Amino acid sequence: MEEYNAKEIESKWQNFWKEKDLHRAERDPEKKKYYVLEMFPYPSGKLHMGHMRVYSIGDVLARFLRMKGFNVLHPMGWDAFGMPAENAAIEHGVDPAEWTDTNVAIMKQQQDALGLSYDWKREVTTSHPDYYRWNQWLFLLFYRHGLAYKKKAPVNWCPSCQTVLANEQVVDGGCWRCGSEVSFKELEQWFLKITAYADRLLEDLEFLEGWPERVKIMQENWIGRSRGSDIVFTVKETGDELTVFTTRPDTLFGVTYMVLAPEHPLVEKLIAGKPQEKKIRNFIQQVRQESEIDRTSAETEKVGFFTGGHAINPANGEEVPILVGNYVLMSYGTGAVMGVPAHDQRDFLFATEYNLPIRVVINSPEKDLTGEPLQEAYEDPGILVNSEDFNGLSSEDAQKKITDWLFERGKGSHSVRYRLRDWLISRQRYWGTPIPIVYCTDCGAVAVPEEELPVLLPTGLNLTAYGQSPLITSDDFAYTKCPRCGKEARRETDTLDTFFCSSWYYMRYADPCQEKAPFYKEEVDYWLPVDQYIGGIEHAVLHLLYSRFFTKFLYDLNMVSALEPFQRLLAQGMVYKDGAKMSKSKGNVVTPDEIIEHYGADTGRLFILFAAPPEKDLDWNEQGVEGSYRFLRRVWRLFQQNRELFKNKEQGSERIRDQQFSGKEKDLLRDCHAAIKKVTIDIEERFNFNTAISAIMELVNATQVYLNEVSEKDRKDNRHLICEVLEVIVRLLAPFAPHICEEIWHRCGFGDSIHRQSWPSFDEKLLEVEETEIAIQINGRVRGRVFVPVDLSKDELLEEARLNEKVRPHLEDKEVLKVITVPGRLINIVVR
RNA sequence: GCGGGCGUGGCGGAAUCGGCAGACGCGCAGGACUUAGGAUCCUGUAGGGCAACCUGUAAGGGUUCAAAUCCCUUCGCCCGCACCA
Repeated sequence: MEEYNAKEIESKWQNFWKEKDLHRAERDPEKKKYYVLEMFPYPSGKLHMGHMRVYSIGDVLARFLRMKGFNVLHPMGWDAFGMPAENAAIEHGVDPAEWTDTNVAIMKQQQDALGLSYDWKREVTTSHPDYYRWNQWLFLLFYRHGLAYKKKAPVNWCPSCQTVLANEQVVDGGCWRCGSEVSFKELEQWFLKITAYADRLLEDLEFLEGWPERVKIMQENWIGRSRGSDIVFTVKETGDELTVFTTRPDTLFGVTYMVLAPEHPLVEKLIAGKPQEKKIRNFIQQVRQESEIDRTSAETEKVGFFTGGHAINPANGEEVPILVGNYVLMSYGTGAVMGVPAHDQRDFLFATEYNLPIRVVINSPEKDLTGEPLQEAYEDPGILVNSEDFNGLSSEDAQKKITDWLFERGKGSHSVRYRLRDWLISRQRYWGTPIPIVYCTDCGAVAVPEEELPVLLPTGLNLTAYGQSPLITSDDFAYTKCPRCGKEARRETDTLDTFFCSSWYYMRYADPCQEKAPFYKEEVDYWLPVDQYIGGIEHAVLHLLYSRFFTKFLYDLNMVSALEPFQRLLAQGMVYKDGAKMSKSKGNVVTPDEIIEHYGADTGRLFILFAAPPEKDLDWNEQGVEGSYRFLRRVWRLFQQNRELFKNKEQGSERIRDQQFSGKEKDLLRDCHAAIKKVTIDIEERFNFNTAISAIMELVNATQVYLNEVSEKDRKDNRHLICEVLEVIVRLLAPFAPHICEEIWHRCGFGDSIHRQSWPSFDEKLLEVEETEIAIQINGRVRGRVFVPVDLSKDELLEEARLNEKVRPHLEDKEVLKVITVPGRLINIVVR
């Protein structure tokens, strides 16, 4: 018998699919579409197990849905701008474009070797001018709508990457890419006004039913909306207004001091000429030098200094001291807070430390707080006291009434604040999209006209310059004419954050070759939203938030009808080995290449899907891979041994479902339909590929057992049934192990491609059984089992139970109190 | 501190709506075939006990005829947020 030769089979069918252009997706309004997308990779040149996992998941879905009759879009492309290419250029003098394209070619070949069913005609590479020109076009669209702007601000600076980072890209105080500690720099930078969409980004999360809860919560936390009031105090000494944001306006009468952020503009004015001026300046200097992580850590000791100034409380006219403190952040709220030590634990500790007065203004309904000194702040809502006209109100009522009262006097308003900051999108790097802006001494910042796009990234630069954009060194690039007045002008030399590229690439797939626009609406409206998106959890508040923002912006401009880009999201788990993340330093790396070489792509795919459900972490286990390989060889032999049954048989030619079977044949047909049902539901509804595969294994086992048990004659007589079951097996397995199934399909004498066959359907009627095993419980413990007809009544079942010899001793001399039956499963007899 | 998730054999994992815990696979043990086996096939495999039976889903308690599943307490691990006013 011919052995299973994965290598030979796999390359053979990969070529076949390519020749037949089998995975091509065309817009067809008559057909129901399904868009399956895996996050596109950075072309590092090396495919790792994480890639293999995410692509295997996507490919199973794509192949399954095609068999289900959907018009499936399953594209792939390259997030090709970014630092590694530039670093390779700096270190080895290679051209970043060439380096990138070479890597793309290598990775594409590796993906093809996995048998992934991509429509390569829709391939997108973000570093190519035909893509990034539309980045520039979109940037200008944001710019024209006032959503892209430049401002000087303290920004996150990664000393190792030598560029600025957006807030989302700072993780635990370090750079998301390299982990280096991030510092602050005061720089003029480009921002996208994502905060203008904060409310919608937050509120529309509720529509994302197919998203994991934790990702939604992460975005919710990141946006960090809080409702409260802005309250205007007056600085006694200067007459300046000092606005604070608070979520507890009901505690306004309890304010005993104010604290400003060290960067607050009023600080300078207040301390000028005061004896403590020098001391405070030193303090501010010191705070500014601290890294963000130290600065915002809850463990950092709270330090404050009296500025010498006082603020007048608009509610009661009281004067309270104004301090400057290290724990107040200029970037949140107004950079100033009111101190209410009686009702905020942090303020309480601070006030105790600095001997500031503590005044109770909210009384607990349970316990009077106005007598004894407080041991800790009372933060819960309560009833107002010491608050003049507002005494007796509940916290909730007071919040509204006090703010309304302030509003009438021009001293406050209801307000909403966000933790979310605008997205910093400029980068001081070469390998990215040039920002299409020109600076003219007369006209200022001028947008490059649309017809002049793309602003091409210059080539042949000597990439050694650090700390500023290498584009500055290119005179040809940097010096230009003003598009408006024609005078000498300079180009913007920063490039766009690569997250800009990935915020809309899924729309470009819908219309990848379009030269007149990023995409045409009818194309993008047919395919979007992405029905199933698959990728790593690390993008929970990066790529996934930015993409939602882009989609909403383009929706507002009527460029796309989808309100949300990704209908369902699957965050796949990581691949571990020996309990640790695969890494070179640990020496526990297994590459897809090795697995393909040794076992074949089908084995690798099957194992990676079988070893764990997709959203859980997976432990790579060589023996587990062996098991998957063994299974495929068993399937191979099953078909080889029964090949002659398919002679002169056309697929599906015999209508075996109308035939009556009994005994073993009936059981086999039932097992077959049960497997179809389970595999279908597991893929379609539960995304539990591991249990889907185990169901296929069970069917293979049952078929083998049947074939072993029956005679040669029975086998011949039931040829059509056996063929039907075998056909079902190969169809069910096809999305998981596409090559071996294609080979088997053709060896059985069928034409076309297994992947163009329809997914088998199941017949509920065939799943019915006449007899089933029922567990007999006495007081909830299983004491025996009986085979009984399924339609047995409760009384008959009880009678069966009484007759059962294993059960009988447990019923002797007992009074039956209650009998519960679960049809088809069990009977529970409660006795005393 | 706040929020979310998880904890099941030697291992990966099943148990989908509160209804027979351990599907499927790995590993292990025994057997068959074989010159050979790291191929293949068959049998067994939660723990204890000769058995009847008992125990068992992180620990403890509760609800229920019935709990891995629901509720409470505790422990452990993972993730997110965290001086956000």
